[in-house]
Amino acid sequence: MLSQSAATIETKALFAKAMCPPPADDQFATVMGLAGMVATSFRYQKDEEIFGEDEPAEYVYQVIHGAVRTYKLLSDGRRQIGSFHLAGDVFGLEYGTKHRATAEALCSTEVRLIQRRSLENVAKVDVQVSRILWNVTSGELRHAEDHMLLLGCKTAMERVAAFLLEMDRRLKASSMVALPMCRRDIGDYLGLTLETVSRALSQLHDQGVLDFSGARQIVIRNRQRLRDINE
Amino acid sequence: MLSQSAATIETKALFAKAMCPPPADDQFATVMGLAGMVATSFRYQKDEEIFGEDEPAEYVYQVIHGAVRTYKLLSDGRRQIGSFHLAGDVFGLEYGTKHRATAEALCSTEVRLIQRRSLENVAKVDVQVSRILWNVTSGELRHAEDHMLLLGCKTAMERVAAFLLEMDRRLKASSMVALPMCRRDIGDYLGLTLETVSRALSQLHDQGVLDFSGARQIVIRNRQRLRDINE
DNA sequence: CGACTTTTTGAAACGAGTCAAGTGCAGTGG
DNA sequence: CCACTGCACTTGACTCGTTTCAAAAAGTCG
Repeated sequence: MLSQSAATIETKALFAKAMCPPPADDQFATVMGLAGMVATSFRYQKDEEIFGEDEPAEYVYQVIHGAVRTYKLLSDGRRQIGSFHLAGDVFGLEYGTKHRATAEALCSTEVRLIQRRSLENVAKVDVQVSRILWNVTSGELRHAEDHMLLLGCKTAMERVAAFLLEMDRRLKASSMVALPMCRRDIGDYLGLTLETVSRALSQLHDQGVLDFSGARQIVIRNRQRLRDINE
Repeated sequence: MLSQSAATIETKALFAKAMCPPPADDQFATVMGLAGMVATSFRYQKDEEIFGEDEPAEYVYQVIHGAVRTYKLLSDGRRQIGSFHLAGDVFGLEYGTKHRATAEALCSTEVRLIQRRSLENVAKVDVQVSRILWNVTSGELRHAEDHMLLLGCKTAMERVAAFLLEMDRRLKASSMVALPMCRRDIGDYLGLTLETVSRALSQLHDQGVLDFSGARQIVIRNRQRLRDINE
């Protein structure tokens, strides 16, 4: 990764800044504003690795557009996707020196990135920045705790309902949920096989809870029913 | 909770300070040293609630002796224990204003506690304290991510092996692991039923991997075998 | 269109859950 | 000191939800 020339990266960074103003509540933007740090941007194609587990954590990332999965593997290939990161989300922030998961682009994805070192240096003297780092990690922990409850307790149908509600909340453009990930990714996120995910979605479709326009374009017809299933 | 008189609490705090000097790498002690904050201590009996989910997070806690479980519930009573907190562990630290889990004593337990507000006030001006809060939350996140891998991917036997190795690492006094929690707690931590936990332990016993002196006193005879099972 | 990947669907197998009974251990009181 | 009681734990038999394996259908892209 990061094999492009510095000039290319700089150019892309400028372009990105001009075209993609960050949202108002964007913590990363706050950090950069406070610190006067220079962020650059980078593009990854589908399934390209952004960083690997146990690699030195040199950068902190934010999704500009596209989507990212972060996961851990067992030695025999079983995979647990810990999170999906969508536009605006920060990922790859570590307190320690190494990444504790692998990150890959789900589709063509552009990320903003800043050096961990520069962020650290600012955080050493600026309490506000330091607090923001804590807040980012705290948000990840909240998600992880909710997800443990799902993985440890919920049935297949409850997991799929929870997933749909999460995606609906996080990427609702109009009434359509456009999933950037395949059934296998959903399965590895929910602790299920891709077949079980597919069967649950089919069942919800049969019950009229949702409609498909292609396998990844979903319209939720009965949000309350999903909430009920999810408990 | 916290229904004892202020005088009682103060007394107990002093006693605790005299009797229980914190370990050298104790982050909580570091915070208190830096901030000049007054900590007090409190005792809970077996199964007593320390704080409840969604309650205002007024205090941050540290186990002096004993053990604590923190968990989330579904509406029908299914329970996911997120962590066990043993002597020295900090728990109940929130970035937001509410506790996101319930905490209960596993056995007779003494905790040190300090006001969240006073910690916040110090963290607002002291970058070192702010960093420590981030580090504590980051440690919880690391554990949660490892646990998601367990809950999403591992077999019953692998989960139990992982649990034994975790407890061996965290509370090894000599060669004996003295579990403070019952089979149901272990099950709710590992996303299994208590019967499945019991069966896995019996199987490990039959294979000579471990010995019992009573159900909760376990001697690990073949640590490497457990590591192999855990992958 | 044709080749490929992704998704759906079916049937059979399996691991963990459920239900129920039996065992063991700690604490209590005769 | 020992039966009695109440839990915690173990074990067995059966059930069930999910996985596995396989094949067909749908969708994607050069």
